[in-house]
Amino acid sequence: MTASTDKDPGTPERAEAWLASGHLRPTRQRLALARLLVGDGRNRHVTAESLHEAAGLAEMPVSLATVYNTLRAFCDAGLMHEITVDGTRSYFDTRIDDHTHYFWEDEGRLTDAPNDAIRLAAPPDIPANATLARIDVVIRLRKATPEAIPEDR
Amino acid sequence: MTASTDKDPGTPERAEAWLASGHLRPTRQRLALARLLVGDGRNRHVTAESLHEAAGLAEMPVSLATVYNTLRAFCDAGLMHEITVDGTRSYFDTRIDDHTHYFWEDEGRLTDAPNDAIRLAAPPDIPANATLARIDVVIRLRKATPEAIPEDR
DNA sequence: GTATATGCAAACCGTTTGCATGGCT
DNA sequence: AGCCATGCAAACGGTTTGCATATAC
Repeated sequence: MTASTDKDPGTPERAEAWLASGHLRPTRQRLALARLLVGDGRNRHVTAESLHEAAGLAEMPVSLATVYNTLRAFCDAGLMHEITVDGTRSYFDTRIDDHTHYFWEDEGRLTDAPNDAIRLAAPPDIPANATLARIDVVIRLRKATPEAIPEDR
Repeated sequence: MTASTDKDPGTPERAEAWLASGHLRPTRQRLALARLLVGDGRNRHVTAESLHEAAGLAEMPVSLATVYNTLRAFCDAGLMHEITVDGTRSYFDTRIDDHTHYFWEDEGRLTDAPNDAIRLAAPPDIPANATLARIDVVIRLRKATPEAIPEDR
């Protein structure tokens, strides 16, 4: 697709500003991960594992434990959101406004859905003495191909 | 709250019919769990742990492994749905039509939302060569009480 | 100089599985 | 009789944590 693959881990400036906006110290590892996440200004949906691998491929290796700790720090700082769709892994999203997701069950991939995918009737019937924290909408998709099933996992 | 607690594990008839509709052998353990789940005709949202504990309290103890295996069997038979909302646990729902859930973040409790809580614009923009498997809508709630926070867990 | 981040390995916890026993049809 | 369910304990996999070292401020 659009460049920013392989050799381009994104501009450091954006990553630095991003960290600063979360009041997080710009350590080498955090900068590396931040560049991979927001360096090109686009949104990412990663798992700890996928980000760890991406860091290695970009020749900025970061230990898996640090990836976990850092993703948690980013979430605590309000820079990312954790999304639970799979039960076996957590996904982390750089886009922090409420929006709908597609979850591709065959590949375990999470992507953004178009903005108008779902319309809410209204902030609905929030029970008394409760506050709305978030609304998670996940549209689960399966490959429609009659043949072409890769494995049966 | 409403009766059907403690001593009333629900009518066996409903449980038997329920198992039969899933073509599952009515073993003692399955019947016990089925009575706890659908015995009174109402919907339940359980975790493996909570169902295991409920079986013990109802003096129909079932091993935890069997609770897991049985819940999976119920899901495979189409009698229940698994819902992922927490990442750390799976919830199992006896109501199998698409519907919206409240998730009470403070207590880790899952309940049904009123039917009109969310309105879909339409089965939206399903990408080509994909089929809709399910739409999960979870309204995450937090206790609004300024005081009254039980623990800080 | 002090507080905090990192990395490794071990702990953790919900869930799954292997295998021997027991029950359903 | 034969197949399948049960239960225990051990394995599993993603995530967290303790602790020693290194880094930012």
